[in-house]
Amino acid sequence: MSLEDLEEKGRRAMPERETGPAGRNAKPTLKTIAELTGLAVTTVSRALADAPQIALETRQRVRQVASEIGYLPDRAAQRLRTGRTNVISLVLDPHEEILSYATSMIKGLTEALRGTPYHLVITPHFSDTPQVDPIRHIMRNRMADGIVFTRTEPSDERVRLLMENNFPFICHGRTELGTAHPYVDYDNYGFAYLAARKLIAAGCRKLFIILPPERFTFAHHMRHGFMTAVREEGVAFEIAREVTLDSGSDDIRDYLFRRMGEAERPDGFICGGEVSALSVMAAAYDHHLELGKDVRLVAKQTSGLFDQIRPRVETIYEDLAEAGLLMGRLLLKRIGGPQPIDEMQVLQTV
Amino acid sequence: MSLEDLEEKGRRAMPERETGPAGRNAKPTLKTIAELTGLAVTTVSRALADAPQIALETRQRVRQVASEIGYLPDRAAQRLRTGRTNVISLVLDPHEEILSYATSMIKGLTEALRGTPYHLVITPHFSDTPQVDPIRHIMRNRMADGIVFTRTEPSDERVRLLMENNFPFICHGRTELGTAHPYVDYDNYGFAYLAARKLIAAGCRKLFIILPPERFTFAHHMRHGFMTAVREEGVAFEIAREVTLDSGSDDIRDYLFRRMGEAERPDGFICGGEVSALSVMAAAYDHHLELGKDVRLVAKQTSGLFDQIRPRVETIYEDLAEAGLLMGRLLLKRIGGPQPIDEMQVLQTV
DNA sequence: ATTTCGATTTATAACGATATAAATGCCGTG
DNA sequence: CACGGCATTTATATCGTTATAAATCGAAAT
Repeated sequence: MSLEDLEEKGRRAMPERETGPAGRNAKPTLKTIAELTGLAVTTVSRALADAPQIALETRQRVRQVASEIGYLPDRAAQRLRTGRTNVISLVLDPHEEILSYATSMIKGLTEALRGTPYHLVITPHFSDTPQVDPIRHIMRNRMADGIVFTRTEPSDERVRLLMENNFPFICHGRTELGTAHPYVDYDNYGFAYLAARKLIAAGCRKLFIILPPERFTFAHHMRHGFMTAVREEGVAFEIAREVTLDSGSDDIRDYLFRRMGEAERPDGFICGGEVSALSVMAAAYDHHLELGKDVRLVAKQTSGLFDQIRPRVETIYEDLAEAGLLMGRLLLKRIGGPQPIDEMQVLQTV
Repeated sequence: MSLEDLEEKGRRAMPERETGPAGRNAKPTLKTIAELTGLAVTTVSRALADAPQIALETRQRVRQVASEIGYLPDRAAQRLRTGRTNVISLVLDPHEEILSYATSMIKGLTEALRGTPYHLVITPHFSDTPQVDPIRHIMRNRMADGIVFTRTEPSDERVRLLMENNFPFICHGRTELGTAHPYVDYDNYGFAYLAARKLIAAGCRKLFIILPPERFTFAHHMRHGFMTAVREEGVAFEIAREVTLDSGSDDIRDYLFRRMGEAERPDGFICGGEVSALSVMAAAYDHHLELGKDVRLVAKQTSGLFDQIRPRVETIYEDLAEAGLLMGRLLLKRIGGPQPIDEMQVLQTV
């Protein structure tokens, strides 16, 4: 959009192109193989593509030579010619470092991409620009063959834009648009429902839940799960409005410290994030309340963190690496297939 | 190396090339601008590169038209022609998810790359293959213009290989090779020294330090800092050998639980990682030892995590996002400059 | 008037791959 | 023996950009 890229063009110094000692150890190309085998470049290309019209013996010979000289196709050339980039873009806001959220997902994604020609590119989305900007940019300039993003919203502009353009993508979380679209989600309804039931079963009489920001769909799911359990049991409850998982962790801590000091404080807390769970624990600690007795807590766990935390916290696990793996696989499937697939998968609470 | 990429080639279905409703809204190229301005493609190219031999007025006109039609250069074409990829590769082992380590560094790197034409590609390194493989692959196939990696070792093969080939890179941590190379490091000597002094000043009489694996240079730095402080004060000490920051967190916890139960247990712990620090806390908790009284702990903090942890832990901060930012900037500088720069920077303990 | 120069612009050829259409050679058939 | 048909190979053009060398033109110099 801006001329940023454009302006960069002329400013940078030209790096000297590595000429190498001789032309001998030059990077092997199709031409190299063609010369070695006495075939035409086109034939070599098709042979490596395993085109049936090339004789089997020729294919094998070409393959043999290719592997001997360590040929690997030039991605830039392939990309220029075919329009395929072999790139998957993970769009994320680098500032929302919710502990290992991104790391786990990257772990799963790289696992899914392993052994494929696809590369994972981190496309940062800075919060001072519209959410669709990076998406639009990627599509307009064909920066990637597929897009991965998270924190899906009920009427997500990104989903709408990508669907309109029939561009391969997968997101973590669902929309509430009528149209089906590929996604991987976690059963946040189940999480909150289960968490609430656990607390009620343990004897809690006033539940308190810290939800993600309302703009995210999974906040609604959590709320519904929570509300269902609470209504079923007719227990008192409260939904945190002043703070969410997006609040600064200091804000959450301060707020919880205040609430925890009140006489009619809640006795059962549900946290959708690890940081806010720690804040609950900190607030309880600071008021000399014993966790598991005076106050109870069920938290969502997305890393190994809580295994190290004392006192032990009751958690329900969401496997983000698994989600990443699944997302990667579904996206690749979508990219490979000519017609759109609307495949969805919800990871269940364990 | 393997024929993996090669074999993928033929297997995938060809995605239909988006033809668009008409040729009207086709992606603008230099040719488009050339037609609009009546100039030759070459002229447009040079104009956008701000070549002095193009008349100023022409340059301005071209720029104007380019921005009007939203022209952005095709990266594949640029890459094919110039050999420049506009890619920075962050090589990491996706399994070492030491909480937000990678996330923080990615945050800093994307910040450094912001506004430049460079993309950040995550190149996974799986522990079942040699450490230099991804590096060699990137260099051989010109997959990136620069490489970032972490966990540098005293005689790091990666550094050696990159230096030999004069390939732009920057690493987190130093080698002990004689040759100078670009790096960004944290003052781990200072960290351990300071941590030990703090514990001794608080009255600890037997210090215990959990070091990173010996193969990493910063383990040595920490050890020296620790040893210096310990010798200065003539206090008893112990260096964990059975567990390191690389041990599974369960192993660390079990080991510490055992040690913490011994009669002659250490009374001052130093942890170079957040997870091991939590393990120390957990072990103390499980033995009903009071932190800050029976047992003291100084930990390295690389995220906001410890702000939420109770009881409060004394920490010394290492800013990994800052390190990432710095690494990105130094790398870009190195890429821009024709001759190698050996710039180093050590972030101090705060 | 011819030459020379400097300031601009342009034509041409790559970079390495692939899609398209054409060519080659061999076979059996009429 | 000419022919069509089949299997296989090849020539050509192209993706969008940039490096190189050549061309254009008016003005100044001879």
